[in-house]
Amino acid sequence: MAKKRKTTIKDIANVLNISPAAVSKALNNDSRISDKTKKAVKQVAINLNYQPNHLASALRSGKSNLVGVVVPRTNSNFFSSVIQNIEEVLNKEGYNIIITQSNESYEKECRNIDTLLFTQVDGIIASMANETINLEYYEKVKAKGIPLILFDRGENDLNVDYIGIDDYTSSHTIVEHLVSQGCKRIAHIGGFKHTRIFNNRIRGYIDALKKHNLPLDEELLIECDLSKEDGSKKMEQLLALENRPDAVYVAGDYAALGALQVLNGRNIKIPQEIALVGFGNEPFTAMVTPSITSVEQHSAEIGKRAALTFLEHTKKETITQTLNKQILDAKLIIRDSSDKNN
Amino acid sequence: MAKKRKTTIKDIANVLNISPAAVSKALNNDSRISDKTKKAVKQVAINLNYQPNHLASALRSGKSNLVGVVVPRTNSNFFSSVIQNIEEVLNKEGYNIIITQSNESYEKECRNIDTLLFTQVDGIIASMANETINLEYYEKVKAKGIPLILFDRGENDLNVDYIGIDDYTSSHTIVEHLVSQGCKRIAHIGGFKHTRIFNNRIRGYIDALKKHNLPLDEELLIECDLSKEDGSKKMEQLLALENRPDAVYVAGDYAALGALQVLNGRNIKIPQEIALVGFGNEPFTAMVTPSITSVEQHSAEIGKRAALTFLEHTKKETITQTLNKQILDAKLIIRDSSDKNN
DNA sequence: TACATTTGCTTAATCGTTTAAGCAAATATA
DNA sequence: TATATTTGCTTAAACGATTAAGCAAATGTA
Repeated sequence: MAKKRKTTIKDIANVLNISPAAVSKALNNDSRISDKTKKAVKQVAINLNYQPNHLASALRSGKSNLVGVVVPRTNSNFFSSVIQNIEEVLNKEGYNIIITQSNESYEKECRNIDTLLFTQVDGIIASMANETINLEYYEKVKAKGIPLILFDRGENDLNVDYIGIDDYTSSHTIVEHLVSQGCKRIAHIGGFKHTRIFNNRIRGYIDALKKHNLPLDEELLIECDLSKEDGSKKMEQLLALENRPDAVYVAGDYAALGALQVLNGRNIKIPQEIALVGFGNEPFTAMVTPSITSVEQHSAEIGKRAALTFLEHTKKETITQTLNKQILDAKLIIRDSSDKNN
Repeated sequence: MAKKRKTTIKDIANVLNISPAAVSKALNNDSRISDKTKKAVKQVAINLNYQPNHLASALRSGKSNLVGVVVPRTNSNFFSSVIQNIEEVLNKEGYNIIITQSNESYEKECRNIDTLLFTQVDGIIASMANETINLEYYEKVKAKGIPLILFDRGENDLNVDYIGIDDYTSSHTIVEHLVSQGCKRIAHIGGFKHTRIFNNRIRGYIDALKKHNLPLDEELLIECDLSKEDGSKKMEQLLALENRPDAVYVAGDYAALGALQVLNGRNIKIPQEIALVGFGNEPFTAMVTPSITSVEQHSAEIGKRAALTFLEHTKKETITQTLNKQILDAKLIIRDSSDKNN
């Protein structure tokens, strides 16, 4: 099949003996075009299988109708669910989304942002890589004058919208749950403090211990990148202690899984000897043995809100980016790994 | 910060008192521009923080440098790994990718294709939804004259490139492994026959049974959509039989997981009473108890080849889409769920 | 020296749309 | 009836790049 020249607005104009401008307006339902002409134009468009050239209209109107999404990875239920919900909301409004993944690399993340700006997206919705420490690069987005919305990783002091859960309170809830199960030496395998959400989880952990008059043992508070491998490593580190913990709260499900495998491998009874809690409510937490208690992060809600926040920006003319943090309540899902009454 | 007008090629031209055309050529390293001018242009471009307008160049040159990717979902290790590798190869060549997910819905898949065509992508790499029966919609892509490359789901008789694993032989390998473990009544929870790859797995299963002189029991051959829920349901169906199977080969890991949970729930010994094999080598197969034997599909290799295949198309002028199937050998990863000698 | 070629740029058209400005005819208003 | 407004279109410029064609100056060749 030879490459046919695509039908353009001009072809339609020729058929009807009107100007291309009239055709454009007819297709966009301009009020100054008669219904008769509109109908005729639309019919011819169908007949000729007219497909609008998105590039041309984007170039002229300055709007690409594309929204860029940056995530650490798509291969996680949390992020893919967020993405799916962003897509659902934005598709309805005529936007398409471009997904890019940073693979937890700061460098890739920067390149992704460049890619998106290069592609002339109308906005960016992002969650940062673990590595990302400063938000300087994101200034580029703001400088371009397009909306920037951060979620999950990326709570900030920039004048940028943010949507996430209440990590501080979640930590409280977790510690309180473990205390109610009779645990007295609760360890925390956390993320790096430089990421706000992980810092919040750590602060919540520390404050909750205080509240329950439990001493804070520095040996029991560990930072890592929360990969599954790191979870295993840090768990072994905890097991090597003279005075082992009787509960471990891991700030990420993948790392919790790594920890679980170490415990299972050593035939340590969960939760009797050591109780375990993860974070994120990834589907596998319900699948493994024992199932892992975790925290539901409301991925669907976060995705929807991120999209809606973007849409709001597009609606108001003024570019008054006022700090707008939306913090959702998280929910503890109690499973076998921490439920001693079962 | 007010929305600044972006610097264009014209601004650079003004600074240097040369024509915009010269600037364009300098930036594109045209041989007819002196090194001196090139250097000057590039310096000014940096000074003014020039960002090329992708839409404009795409419109003029007819190339968007965008490749569309369609997958059933990103939330699976197989697909996200394929995507990652496509991205890696294409980024190097200056292409960016747009990811869309069909969520296993034919209708959404069609909308995705429209979206991509609308966005003027230079090519499409796709894996079809389970629901997708005919490839008619994909004709639109071919009609537009841009390369179409299918992988995994989508082996076809269209004149379209395809990259996948050898499903027929994989089934043989699985059945032979189970036979070697002493299994005699091997069930198959498969995908729908209308999808070529699942049909191939079913054919492989049937032929392998024959080869080993095992009777084909229609009760032991079940088609479903291979969701986790379906896996559980079909496993229960098999357990309800008077003459239960002593091995179950499930054509997808998620469904295999569903089956596993049913078996575990009934305290049926795996693999002693019933051996279990999945397909896809999703990471959780190694994580659950017992770990699930599965088939590695070479997602990385498939992604790379898909990207390279696209690039080849862009290089040759002629649009001779000749049928080009690349079939890779799959690899059986034996784990606890089918290893009786452990 | 005379002519051909190469170098280094400019001019202007173009990609397919949108849109500001304008204009004639139809309709409304005074 | 005379003027103002609305309707329904056209013309032409614009979005920001690329590129074919052209041209003068520099360089090469005989």
